Amino acid sequence: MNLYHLRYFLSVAQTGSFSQAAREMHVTQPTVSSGIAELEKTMGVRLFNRGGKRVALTMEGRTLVNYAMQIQDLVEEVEDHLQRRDVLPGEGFQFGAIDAAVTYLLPDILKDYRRAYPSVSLSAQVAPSRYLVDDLLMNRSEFAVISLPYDHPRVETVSIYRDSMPLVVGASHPFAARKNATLQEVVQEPLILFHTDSISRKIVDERFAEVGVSPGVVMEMRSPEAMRKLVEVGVGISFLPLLTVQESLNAGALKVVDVEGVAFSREVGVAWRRGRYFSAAIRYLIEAIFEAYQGLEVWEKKVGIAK
Amino acid sequence: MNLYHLRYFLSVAQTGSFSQAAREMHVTQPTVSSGIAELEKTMGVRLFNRGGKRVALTMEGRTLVNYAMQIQDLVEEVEDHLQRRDVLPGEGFQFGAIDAAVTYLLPDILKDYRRAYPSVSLSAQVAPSRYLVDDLLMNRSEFAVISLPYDHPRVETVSIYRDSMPLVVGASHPFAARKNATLQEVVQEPLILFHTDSISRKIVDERFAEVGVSPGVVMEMRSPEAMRKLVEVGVGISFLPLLTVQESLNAGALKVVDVEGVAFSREVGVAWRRGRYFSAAIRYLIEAIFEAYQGLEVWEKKVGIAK
DNA sequence: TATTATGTATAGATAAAATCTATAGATTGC
DNA sequence: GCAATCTATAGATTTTATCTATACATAATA
Repeated sequence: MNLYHLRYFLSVAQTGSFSQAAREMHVTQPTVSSGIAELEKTMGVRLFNRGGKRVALTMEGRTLVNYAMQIQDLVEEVEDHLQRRDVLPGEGFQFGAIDAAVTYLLPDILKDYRRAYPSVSLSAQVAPSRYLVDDLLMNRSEFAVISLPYDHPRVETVSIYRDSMPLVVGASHPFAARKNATLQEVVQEPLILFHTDSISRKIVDERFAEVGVSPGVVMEMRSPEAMRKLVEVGVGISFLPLLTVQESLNAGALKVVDVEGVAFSREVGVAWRRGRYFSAAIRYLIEAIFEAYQGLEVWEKKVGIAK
Repeated sequence: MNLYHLRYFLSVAQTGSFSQAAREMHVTQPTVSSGIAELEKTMGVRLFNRGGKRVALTMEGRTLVNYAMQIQDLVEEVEDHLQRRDVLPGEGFQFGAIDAAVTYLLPDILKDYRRAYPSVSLSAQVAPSRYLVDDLLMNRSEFAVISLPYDHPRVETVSIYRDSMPLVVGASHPFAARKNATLQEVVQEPLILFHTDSISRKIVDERFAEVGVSPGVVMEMRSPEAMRKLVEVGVGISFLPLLTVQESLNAGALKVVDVEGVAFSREVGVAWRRGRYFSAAIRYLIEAIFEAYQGLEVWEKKVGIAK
């Protein structure tokens, strides 16, 4: 069965004539004849009674008309749908984001997005960057907002936001009253650090190694929010992204202490599997992120305006 | 767009692999590749993100899955339907029948038919044979039960019933008391005859011409039932099919009078356009008619057991 | 009843497409 | 890094669809 043949068939059914259908379909009459013949052969039934000036549908023909029209409608509908890049209601996609991004960087953007694509259901996977990149590589998510730098041959990244990562202490901590501290002093304190597989932790570790110090008591965590809470109640001190602690600083629950020779910062960026194709609805979200922060030009250069 | 390509597409979507889909579809992997490529080209969107061990649907791909499944379902359904020669609910066909047939010959058969094909809607066109044959020739009805003989190069007929057409008179008519009458006597009476375009009338006229008599006062009608009524009330006398008058004879409202040298009878038969193809549901009805009366063997010879 | 106009079917040639084989290029997993 | 497994591509081959030309059938017309 062939969609063109179905079209010929419907035209014959409507006009009652092979010749006229051929004219309508802009093919020759034998083409229509053989198309119908082929349908009749594969179905094993006669679809028209020939003879006379007009052909007449058999009962089987009428049955086929019924289905053929439905099939045609679906075909037209899906072509229309896809060519407009409309999104089917309920359709959606998945992206990844680190905690700080989904909590502080994306909310307004996502709110706007709902207005642009109300029928798209978004699924945000919140996890540390490393896992998000796994999802990217496995094609389980479309893109991810992660900590940078992240070096992988099959992952492209574009920075959208630079975030400092100062030393923060609880309001009641001895350091809280001071303007600054030395790194040697800091490593004496119980330190709450990101888990070793995190990018932020790598940044810290590298600096420690450079300077030749190593922290004493350490708690390792993956959740910056949990770490913030622990610092607030005085369990330890930590280098935390400004995004994460801004509210606590404003509220006075945390204090920033300068550390000599240390200016940690991490970048947040958008990452995707190299060569990935982005549907319009997804591309829209990504570009909204770049527009809200930075990186639109770099993105456009990497992905290409078209495509 | 091609139905095979859609099938490949669905298989890829399900298995997440071009190669595996190719194995499932019993084609080579490049076939699947080019099928998907062709779909993507005509739709103007990417359907899968390649790379990695598995391919992943894009949003547009997911949209297409949705439609493709519906289309596949319809295609399978219609093929199944037609190959079983099932009848779509509400589907039906039209046939023609003369008054006497639909009133006296067919009721029981139609009743049985409803049981065999409960979802088929029948539409019986009741009219004189001549008009029914027009419908046959115009492919407006599938077959017709008409008066015979009917000679037309493109119409086939098979007799199912031989019906005598005696002279009937009202109970109060002078002839009613007599056993018989001569044709000369008959033509003196006011005669109610079928309309000149009817077959039954032709039979009567031919005999009259042979014998060299011609009727006097004549009323012409197309409805045997109306004629029966008129004869009963004594407007005139008539040659009417036994089928039509049987009940009135039993009730004593009419009497049969033998006419010397005259033994009118007409045959009733099934007629159809030569070469016509009969759907199973229609064939069933026709054959039920032949089985109930006669003509099955002749029919089978003319149409062929198969087909 | 021939004649003309209009239909559908069919045969053979041609064009278009789908598919296959062979192979290149990429990626994953060991 | 190497082997295994994937998708893409080029070119040959087969299949299918379409076209031209024409035969054959039917319906309307003279």
